Amino acid sequence: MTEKTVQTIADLARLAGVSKSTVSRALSDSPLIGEETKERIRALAREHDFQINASASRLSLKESRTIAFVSHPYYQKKGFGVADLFMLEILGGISTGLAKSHYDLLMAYVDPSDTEWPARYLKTGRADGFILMTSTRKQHHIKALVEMKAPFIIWGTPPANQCFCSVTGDNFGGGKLAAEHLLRSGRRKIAFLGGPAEELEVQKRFEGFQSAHLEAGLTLDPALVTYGWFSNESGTERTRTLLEQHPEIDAIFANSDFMAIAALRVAQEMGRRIPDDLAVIGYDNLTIAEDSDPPLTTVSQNIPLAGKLLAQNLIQYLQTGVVTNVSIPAELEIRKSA
Amino acid sequence: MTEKTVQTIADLARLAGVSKSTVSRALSDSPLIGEETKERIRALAREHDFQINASASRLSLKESRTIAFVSHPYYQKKGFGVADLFMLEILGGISTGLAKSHYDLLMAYVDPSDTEWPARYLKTGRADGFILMTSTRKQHHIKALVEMKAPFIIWGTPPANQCFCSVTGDNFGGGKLAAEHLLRSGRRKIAFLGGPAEELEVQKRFEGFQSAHLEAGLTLDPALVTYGWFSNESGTERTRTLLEQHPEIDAIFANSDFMAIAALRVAQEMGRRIPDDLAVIGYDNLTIAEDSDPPLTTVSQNIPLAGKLLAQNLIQYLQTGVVTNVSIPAELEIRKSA
DNA sequence: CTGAAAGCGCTTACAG
DNA sequence: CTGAAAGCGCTTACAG
Repeated sequence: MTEKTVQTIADLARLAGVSKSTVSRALSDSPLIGEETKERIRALAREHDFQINASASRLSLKESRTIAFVSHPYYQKKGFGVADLFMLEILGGISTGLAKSHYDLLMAYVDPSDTEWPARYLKTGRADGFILMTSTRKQHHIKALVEMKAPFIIWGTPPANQCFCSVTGDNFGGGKLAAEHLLRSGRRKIAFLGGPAEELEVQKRFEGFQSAHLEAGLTLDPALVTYGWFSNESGTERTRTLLEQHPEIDAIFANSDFMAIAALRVAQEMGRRIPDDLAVIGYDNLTIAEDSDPPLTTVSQNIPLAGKLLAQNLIQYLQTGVVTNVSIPAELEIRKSA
Repeated sequence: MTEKTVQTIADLARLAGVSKSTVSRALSDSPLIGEETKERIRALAREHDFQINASASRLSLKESRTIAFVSHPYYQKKGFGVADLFMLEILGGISTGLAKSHYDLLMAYVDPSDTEWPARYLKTGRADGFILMTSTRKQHHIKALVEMKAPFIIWGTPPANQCFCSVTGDNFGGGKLAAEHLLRSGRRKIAFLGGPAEELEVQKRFEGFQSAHLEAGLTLDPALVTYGWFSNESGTERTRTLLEQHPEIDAIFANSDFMAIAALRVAQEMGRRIPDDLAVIGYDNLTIAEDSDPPLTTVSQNIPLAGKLLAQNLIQYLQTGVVTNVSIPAELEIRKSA
């Protein structure tokens, strides 16, 4: 017979010669319990590797102390791109933020066309709130969440008339930083190689880009402003068109590292030397940005911090109802391409 | 006053005019309940959007119906690479596999030097089992898991003397496929650009590579076999050395797409035309393999399937104690580089 | 500061 | 086939 392990607070109470109530209070650090008693019980718990049962605690508390990270299944997806790498990195930050408040991180892969999932997670008590990244049919899901008053936070810029928590990168600042750097190095024919024009993030980056020009007393040539997807292919195609139609371009500000790296390649094929003939700046500072040829100068966001804030601000909202909308700063990671 | 919602099985029981026991049994599809009764209760549950409380159910069942995916925090990591993209893709598969059995997926970010985490998750009843990918100090964690008899499954090849569940890619088959393809196209001076020599995966790929040569009646030139890291940098450096010392090389089989893409670039810089002068094959079939120049021929593994099997086989182990070790097939994704 | 007792919402052995 | 009752392991209002 191995020594009977201490499984419940009742076992611990017996050992300590106190009641279950006292053990429970001691372990949750209640002010009702004397410091000596607490310490004695804690020592006993440590000694016997005691861990409180989460299901029982959650049932009693009526809280799951769990946050669901909402993502989509990859049924028809072929591969993984920017958004995915980004998501992975932010997940780490989220987990750090949640751990601080002893919350668990649940992965919720939901069908993009489903709107019942918030109810399913909330009513079963499997999650207390949700974190949403950019996703297919995002507005659609946000609407469902708002309607059922589900607690959630999003990565991205919330529409002006909405009231829910968000964390976003400083896209205006990022666009501005990029343009300022290029202008400072004497570039005057700078192309804006944007992501989808309808995305708020992209619009903000453009505004920052524009603002840097205005402050320098320069006006933008609208012909050098173009939009596409964040992908490699889109970057390739847009860059080619841009350089063919406007050979005078001396710099490109791309809205993603993938686009920027594509631009690098196309430009070099077309005989431009980087950065002498053409400077290129990307966005996101993914790993691939270090390995490009030449290494990519790019706008960097503190993604772990973003994750941590997503976690902490959602928990704060759960506990106090305070709605926060925060923006994290952008920095320029200067390498060789600009 | 809004209509009072149905929160518990007691509410539902009242509505249906039966006992809680009956409702509970009906919802869990117990054979004890008549089909008509079941259907009536289910209809009522649907109508009122009733969802069973997970904490209560788990407390009663003494199961969390939750699997923890074990990963490490990214404190000092700068960026994300192969392993990460791979992990993200497999996570999707795992979630699919778990969903089928109504298990939840929890992210467990644990300190690589900690060995207490399995106890923490198990004793609190937050997880019933663990999924481990390649990780820092993997053997160390496996040892801890085995010692405390924690249920788990790993991605990778288990050491021969161990008895626990695993899912792995067919690395032997992958190496063989690559070599066969190169030999078939007439290559005779094929370099093996390996990952770390001590990794079982790498050893298996080499064995497959070798086996294809032997079957073709050819012997390997040991000078063309080299090991490094899976990274871009390592690929660059090894390829350069290889091509400088052995200009006769007419093909390279790289152990990762990152290495292969680096090889592509270096070889082209050194004046080789791909695939005419030099054929290159990678491993993993990541997104970046499609976008390389030229597009990369690479060994592809069915990652979503791998994830699904990790989930299903772990659950099977939990429920039946059956230990499975499965290997998923490798395929060659032929593009332009070989 | 501490304890006895009720309650959180399920599941299931037992009795019918 | 159905129900009353005990039990899962916590938390906390209430009483002292």
